[in-house]
Amino acid sequence: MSAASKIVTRFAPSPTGFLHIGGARTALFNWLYSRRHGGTFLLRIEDTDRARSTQEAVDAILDGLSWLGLQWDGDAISQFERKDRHAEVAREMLAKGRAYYCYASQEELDAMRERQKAEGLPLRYDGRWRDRDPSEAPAGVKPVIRLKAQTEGETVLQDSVQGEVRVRNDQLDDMVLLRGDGTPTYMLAVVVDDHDMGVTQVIRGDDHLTNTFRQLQIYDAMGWEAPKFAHIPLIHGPDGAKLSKRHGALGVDAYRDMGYLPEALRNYLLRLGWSHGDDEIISTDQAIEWFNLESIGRGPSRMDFTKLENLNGHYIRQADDNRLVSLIAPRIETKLGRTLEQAERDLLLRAMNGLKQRAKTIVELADSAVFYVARRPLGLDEKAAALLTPEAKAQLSDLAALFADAPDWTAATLEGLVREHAERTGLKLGKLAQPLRAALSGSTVSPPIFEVAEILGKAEAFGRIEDVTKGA
RNA sequence: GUCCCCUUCGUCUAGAGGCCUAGGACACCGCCCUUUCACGGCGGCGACACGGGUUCGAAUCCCGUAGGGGACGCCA
Repeated sequence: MSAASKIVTRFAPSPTGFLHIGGARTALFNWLYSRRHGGTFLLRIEDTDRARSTQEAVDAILDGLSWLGLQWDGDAISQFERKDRHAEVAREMLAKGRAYYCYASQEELDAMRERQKAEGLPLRYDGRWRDRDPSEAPAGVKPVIRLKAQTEGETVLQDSVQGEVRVRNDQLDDMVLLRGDGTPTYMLAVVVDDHDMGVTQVIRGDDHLTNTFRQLQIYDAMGWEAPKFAHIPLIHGPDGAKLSKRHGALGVDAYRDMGYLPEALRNYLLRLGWSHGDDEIISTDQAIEWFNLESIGRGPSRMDFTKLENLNGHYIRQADDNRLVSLIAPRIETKLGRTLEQAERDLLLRAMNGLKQRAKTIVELADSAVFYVARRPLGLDEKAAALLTPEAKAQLSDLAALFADAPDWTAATLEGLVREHAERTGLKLGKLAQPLRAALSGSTVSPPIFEVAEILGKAEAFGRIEDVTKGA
C-alpha cells in the first residue's frame, strides 16, 4: 500500500426501477470523484432481491448512465452472483463468535415490534436468540444468521460530508446478515462487496447514514479496514417533500424525452448541492478538475425544472448544429408522419443557428423548426391568421412584386429592399415584416424573417406568400 | 415512539468571527438592443427560522425551541 493509494468509487443501484434523478446525481458524484483523482469508478448491480430485480431495470440503468456520459470501469458486477462469497463471510463471522443463528419466526418478530410500538419502545430486535443454545432450536425452522452487535461504547463516523457523527452502540440491534434461504441481506452484501472490490470512498445518499453504523460493525468483526464515507443529501421535489413520481422521480430517459441535453443535466445535478464559489456554468472538464467532497452541502435541495431549462438553453446554444439536427429529426418526422429527405436535413442545418438561439429544450427546438420543412400550404396559427388582414395581404403582394426583381436571394438583399420600401411608403418595418413572417412561418414568432426567407429559397418563399395572398 | 441529519432571497447557493449596507445564478418586474420571439446589456424586488448565550464584534461558535428530512425489514 503506497501512501497515495488509488481511489476506487462505485455506484450500486438496485435494479427495481429506472435510474432516477437522485441516483443519477450519486453516480455523477462518484464518477467525478474517481476522475478527479485518477481513480476507478465501478458499477455494481444490487440484485440480491430476486423478486424485485428485473433485467429491464438493469438495462434502463446502464442506458441512463451511458446517456449521461458516466462510463464505469470494467464490467458491471452482479451482487447476486457473489452470494456464495457473502455466505462464506457470514459463516466466518459465526466461527469468530461475532454472529449467531436466530430461529425467530416472522410472526414472532412482528408481534415483538407491535408490542414495542405499543409500549413506546424503540423498534429493535431484542436479541432473543443471542445467547440461547442452538439445541433449543425449533424443528424445521431455517435460521437466519444475525450479527452479534456491540452493546457498549459508541461508534464514531468521520463522514466526508456530514462531519463527525456518533451513535451509541446500544442503539444498534442484531441485524440479519444471511437469510433463512442462505441469501445475503443488503447490509452484509454491501460490506463484503465494497471490501472485495477495494472501494476506498463510498459516496451515497444520506438515507444510508444510519445504516453505516451497522455496516461499520461488520468491518470491525471481519477485521477489515472500512472505506471512507460521504453521505450526500437527498433531492426533494419542488414542493420540498420527498421526490415522487409526479415531479422529479423520473428516469433519466424521461429527461431525454423532455428534450434535455446530458451535459445540461450533468451541470444542473452537479450544481444542486455542490458549489465552486459563484460559478454556475461548469463544463465537465472543469467539474473533474474542481470536484471535491468538502463543497457538498449538508441540506437537501429541491428539484427546479426552470433552472434546468435555463441551463439546457445555454447548452443548446453551445451545441454543434449537426448534432442538433440529428436530435430534432426523429421528432420532426413523427410530427410530419414522413421521413425527412437529405435536402430537408441540409436546410435544417442551415437554419439551426437561428433556431437554437430560441429554444430551451430539444422539444421546443423541434417544434420551432417544423415550419421550415412543412409542405405547402402552411397551417397558420391563430395570431398569424389574425395578423393577415386584407390590408396586410395587399402589402405582402407588394413585397412579392419587389422580391421578384431582387438581384439575388439573400437575407441582406431582401432586407434592403423591404427597408427601402418602408421608407418610401412611410410604413414601419414591423408592419411589413410581421405579415411576411406569418406567411413564411405560419406564426408570429420565428428566427429573423429575412434569414428565414433566404433559407427557404426563392421558389418556396414565393409559394408561401402566394398561398396567403391568393383570394385576398 | 427511539436514534441520526439538516435549516441564508420563491429556488440553487457564496459565506470558515470583523472584507456583509449579506454576494452570485434561476425565476419575476422595469429599461435598453430589436422586424417578432429569444439572446445580450443595465437596473429593481427579495434571505441569515426563532430565542438565549460566548465575544469588543456572530450568518459564521455554544445551548435550547420550532420546522423539515432520514433510519429503525429475512428491501436495497
